[in-house]
Parts: sequence; C-alpha cells; structure tokens
Amino acid sequence: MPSKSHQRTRSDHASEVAEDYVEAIADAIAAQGVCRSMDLVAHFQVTHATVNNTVARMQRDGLVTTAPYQPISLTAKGKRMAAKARQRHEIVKAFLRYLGVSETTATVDSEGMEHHVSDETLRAMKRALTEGIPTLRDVP
Amino acid sequence: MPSKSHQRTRSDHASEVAEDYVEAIADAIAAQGVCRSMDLVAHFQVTHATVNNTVARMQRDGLVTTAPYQPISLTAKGKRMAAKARQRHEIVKAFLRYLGVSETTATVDSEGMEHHVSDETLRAMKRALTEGIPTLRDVP
DNA sequence: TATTAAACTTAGCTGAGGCTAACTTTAGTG
DNA sequence: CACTAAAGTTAGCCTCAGCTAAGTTTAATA
Repeated sequence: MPSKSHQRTRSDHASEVAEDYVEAIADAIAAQGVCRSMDLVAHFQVTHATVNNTVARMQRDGLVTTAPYQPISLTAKGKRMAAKARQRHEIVKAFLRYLGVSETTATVDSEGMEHHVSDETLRAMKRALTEGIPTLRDVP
Repeated sequence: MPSKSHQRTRSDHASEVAEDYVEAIADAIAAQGVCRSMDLVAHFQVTHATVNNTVARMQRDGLVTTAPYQPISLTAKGKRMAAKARQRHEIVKAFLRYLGVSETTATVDSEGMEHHVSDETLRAMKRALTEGIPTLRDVP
C-alpha cells in the first residue's frame, strides 16, 4: 500500500517559510524594538523584493501588520505562531545537543527539522531531555 | 548576527521532491519489478500530469530514464540517491521509534525530517540506537 | 536646506510544483 | 477484431518564492 498522508504540498512549504519569518521578526523585535525589511534581508540572505513579497503574503494571511515604509509587527496570530516555532526550534536544538551533535550542526539541522516534528515527537524529545530515554533506563 | 546558511532555497526544496521520488521509484521496482507513473500517482496522491512533470525534470537532471509509455527506471545516480535516502529514512524512523514515538507518527515525521538531517546528526542517531545515549549512561 | 545614501516599493521575469481538460496510446476483453 | 478502460501525454493555467531593474520615500549630513 502506498504511504499516504504525503500531503506535504506547496501549502505546507509556504507555511514553513511563514514560520521562519515570524520567528525572525520576533527575534528582531526582541533585539532592536522593531523589525525592518532589511533585518529579514540580512537574516534570510534574499533580496528586499523577495522579503516584500513574502511579507505581503503574510499580511494577507493575517500574520503581520505593516504599512509602506513602516516597520513590520506581528499580529496576535503571528505572535502565537512565532512562540510555537521558537519553542519547537529550541527543543529540537537542545535535543540534538543532548544527542551529542555539535553546536553548529544542531543549529542548522534544527532549523530544517522543526517544521516536520509533530507534537508527539516533540513531547518525546522533551521527555528524553528531562527524564532520559525510558527504554534505555529500563534495560540496564 | 543573522543566522546565515539559510540557503534552504527552492533548489533545496526541489531536491527533496527528487529524493522522495527516487525512493518511491526504488520501492516500486523492488515490489513489482517496474515502476509506472500510476505507482507514483498513488504514492504521492498527485495527478498524472504532476508526476509527468516531475519525472521529466528528474530525467533532465539525470536521475531517471524513461520513454513515452514506458516504465521509469533509475540511473546509477538515481540509485545512489535512493539508497542514501532510504538509509537516512530508516535510521530516522528507527530512532523515533526508539524515542517512544508511535509507528504512525514515526512514519510521517521521518518522511519530513530525513531531508534535513545532516550526516553528523545521522551518525549521532545511529550511535544512540546501537550504544545508547552516552551522556545518560555516564551520569547514572 | 539641498543632496545623497539607504530603505523601501513596484513591475515584470523565471522555475518548481501543483492543477484541469483534452487528447493519444496501450492493453484487455466481449 | 473492435472497443473500451486504463495509462500516459500535452497544453495551459495557478501560486509561491526567488530574481533584476527602476522608481520612490525617508533619513542623514555637508
């Protein structure tokens, strides 16, 4: 039987980008009070035009608010998404470090992996971080 | 400083699709001797037109060979890619199961995660599977 | 204050990966 | 053998995420 639930289509890819953006926007606001397009240009290494497009789409989707020549801020929805993404990102990264992966690799891999980690897997990682891995301890 | 190495652009996304496809093609060949478009249609739940497009792109990129109305086979390059993807996929899935994640979730998550797991992280997972997690055992 | 540089916007292009609809080929079956 | 159903192709459309190039606004400074 075919694997099914391969519904990781374009819409999923789109929301991955949005997740990365809300996270970066929250970071910029935390660090400097506001987020300007140039912050995102620097962060994602894309052109201003690309950032503009993406931010416009995010505004259309109710994740950010912005006006011409004004800074970008997060809506409540955007903030919620950022908080979730951040938490997810941090747990995955901490878990990789716990696994013995280097700081650099953990940073890169966690950025890619965070969008594909379900709540269940996230809980399993959190559990491993706080309690160790049950199957390991139960068979000493 | 901005995070950098956020070069997870379109080309990366494209090769993720290619990886999924070579894996599915290898599976179909292993199971039935040949791979036909319909196998991929069933597997990815997309239309024949989409499969056709994707397979054409993969042929352009030297991953598969096919001719009109003929089955799809893998080139040496395609086979290599499939073998790597399969191995990666299996390790990630086994690791998630080891972590205590359910079969269903491990299947879904490993499909998404495999493309973002570096060799270093993969080695760490393999190590954990065979030797357990060092930091856990060293601090009893 | 006038000018310039940096930030931002807009228009228009590309390619990937989706789609539908219409057509052709291949393979079975009456 | 003729016909039909299934498989495959082709054409044409869409969105997202990238780009360049050109114009506009804002901010800094001579």
